[in-house]
Amino acid sequence: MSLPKPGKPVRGSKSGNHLMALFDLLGRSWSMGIIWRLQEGSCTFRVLQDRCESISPTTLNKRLKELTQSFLIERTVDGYTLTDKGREIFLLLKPLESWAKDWAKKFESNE
Amino acid sequence: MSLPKPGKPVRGSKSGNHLMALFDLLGRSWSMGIIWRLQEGSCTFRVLQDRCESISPTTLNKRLKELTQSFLIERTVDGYTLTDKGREIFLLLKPLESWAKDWAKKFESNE
DNA sequence: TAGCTTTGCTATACAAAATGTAGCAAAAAT
DNA sequence: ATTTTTGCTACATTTTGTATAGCAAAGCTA
Repeated sequence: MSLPKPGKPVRGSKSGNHLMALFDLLGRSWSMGIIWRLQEGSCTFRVLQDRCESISPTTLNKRLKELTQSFLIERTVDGYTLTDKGREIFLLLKPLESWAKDWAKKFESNE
Repeated sequence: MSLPKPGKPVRGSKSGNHLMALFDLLGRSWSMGIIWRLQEGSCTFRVLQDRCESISPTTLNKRLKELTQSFLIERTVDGYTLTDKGREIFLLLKPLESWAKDWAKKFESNE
């Protein structure tokens, strides 16, 4: 893979729109969840599968390949790890955590 | 909708994990792209469809409903707008833009 | 070292999500 | 009043994700 979905343009992007390519990558099922869980520490396929609770091995495998080819994670002798780039995105995603907590109130109250 | 995917737990979340609910919502096709484009300014369905270039009306409609029920966007007399919450997420997503630009280098060079 | 377990997947069949296209009813423009 | 635009919906197809079974390779275990 050169950029996610090479050849035909990435969902929602003219050629050269890297942000949309990123949205496309992160916008696949479990992408962000996997990054989040890998931040807890490098681990094997099975352990990652357990951390993700309900992911199917088929999807996990596919996502891992994509994220690896996108330089966000890499395989080592003892499993999968976030790369520097991967950790960078994690840090960008992190603020969503507390935001989400606050957002949840909207669903409870009539704020 | 109370939280995205009510009833059965959201993809990758135990009950009460709002971050995973958010990942699930943003992780659907076009979710982030729509937020991004709405930040350019409120607009009608058709204009939004044009801004997104290749989105199908079916998907756009579905996403708009979900994002509305999730308090990120709202309908006004003259179309769709980001809510305060929506603008907040946009601001959290914004840093991804320059990150993506840098990330793109990985695909060009042998860095 | 023979057998059992665990791991990292793949194969297959199925379900759910997204797409593309057509078109229709309501509102707006002419 | 007629045409055009808008905001969808219906429907058929394709793509994506799921669930389950299982297999080959590596790692214990006796």
